[in-house]
Amino acid sequence: MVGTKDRIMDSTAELFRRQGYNGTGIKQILAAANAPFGSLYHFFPGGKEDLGAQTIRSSGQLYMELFATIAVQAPDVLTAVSDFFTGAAQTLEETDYADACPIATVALEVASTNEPLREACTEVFDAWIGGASAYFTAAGIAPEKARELALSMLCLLEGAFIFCRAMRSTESLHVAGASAVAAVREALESAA
Amino acid sequence: MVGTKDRIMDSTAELFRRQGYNGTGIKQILAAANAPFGSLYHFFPGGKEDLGAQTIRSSGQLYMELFATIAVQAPDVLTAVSDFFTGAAQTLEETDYADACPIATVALEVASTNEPLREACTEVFDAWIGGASAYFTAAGIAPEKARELALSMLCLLEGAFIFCRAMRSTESLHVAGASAVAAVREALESAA
DNA sequence: GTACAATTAGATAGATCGCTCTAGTGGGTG
DNA sequence: CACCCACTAGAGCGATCTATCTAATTGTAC
Repeated sequence: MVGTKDRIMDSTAELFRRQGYNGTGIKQILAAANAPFGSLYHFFPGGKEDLGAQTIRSSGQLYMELFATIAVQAPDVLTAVSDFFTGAAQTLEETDYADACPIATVALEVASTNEPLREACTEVFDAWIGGASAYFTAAGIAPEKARELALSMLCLLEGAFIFCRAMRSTESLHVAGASAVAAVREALESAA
Repeated sequence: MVGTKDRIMDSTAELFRRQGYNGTGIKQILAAANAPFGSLYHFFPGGKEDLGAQTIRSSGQLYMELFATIAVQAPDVLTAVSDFFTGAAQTLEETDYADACPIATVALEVASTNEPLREACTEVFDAWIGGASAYFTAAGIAPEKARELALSMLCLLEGAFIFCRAMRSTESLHVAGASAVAAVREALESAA
């Protein structure tokens, strides 16, 4: 059986990615998690902000692991990048354009208004950039170039999420994916 | 003298880009605009949503005009794209990482929760994509390729804004800008 | 000057927000 | 059995949210 704390965090993660931090109420989270009100402040003494910070870190890490899973299954780097964008597009369509990046909405909301949550987002993004950089470096790309490539790929992904969700179309995700694959291909050819 | 309605919309635009839609209260907007409470529902009978829709369209168009202004002043296409990213990075630093995209935060917030506002964002994004596509087409790039280029550039820009604001660094904007310039250069060379 | 519309002004309603509080339940341990 | 601790349960507080309401004021055309 899944513990109450996990149920709360799972519901929070799902609601945050769809409605953001300010758009999600505590009562809504608890109703979705089918959790008692008192449990929230038992598991998260710091209240909504505490819950938010833990959820950001948790779902951020989960999302990085999703990329790692896809990367392990793919035969090569180019396929991995392509599969990741394609998979994101498919998820978006299946969820009626709701489930894209788990923390982007929250990141923009809190960047100028809530320092602890902003720092949680920074940590997640740092891990993503570091993870992708290491992945490209392992494929034979120079560290500095690998970081630029990782940053570009993530920018393409996050930007595409915005357009896809707002415009209810996966076009930008497919175009951005193709663009990311092309950039990685060039870097690989230069390295060889 | 600037009319009350314009003052309200200006304040709304500034607050939306920093705190998003849900994070911005009507009283805060009116206080910032130094406008009386009654005026809001006089000029925006539909309330906050009405104000939000008009502000999204207005600030979205203003932002497109900003790109047009930079493009006109630049000697060539590559310089224009480069200047736009550099200018965005400079603005971000000058405003303590607050002023990036005028509607991205709102777009993510409302994409799955508020259909009228989502449609307003779609209109703005459509105009941006169309405008950038036309700009690249005028530079000699085939229409289909121009649209892909426009989409990639905008994804890079929007994605970079997320990382820059959350991480309080302009690194991603500079890397994304370089990536966008490289993509446009290749397209121009292929077209020639 | 008068009349009429546009705008300003703010009190207040009604709902919801995050959060605190006390009381109670249930299961494992001595 | 008694005890304790983790957890459940929900009433209710003060604050804040959007929106409505009436009334006063301002601007303008006749």
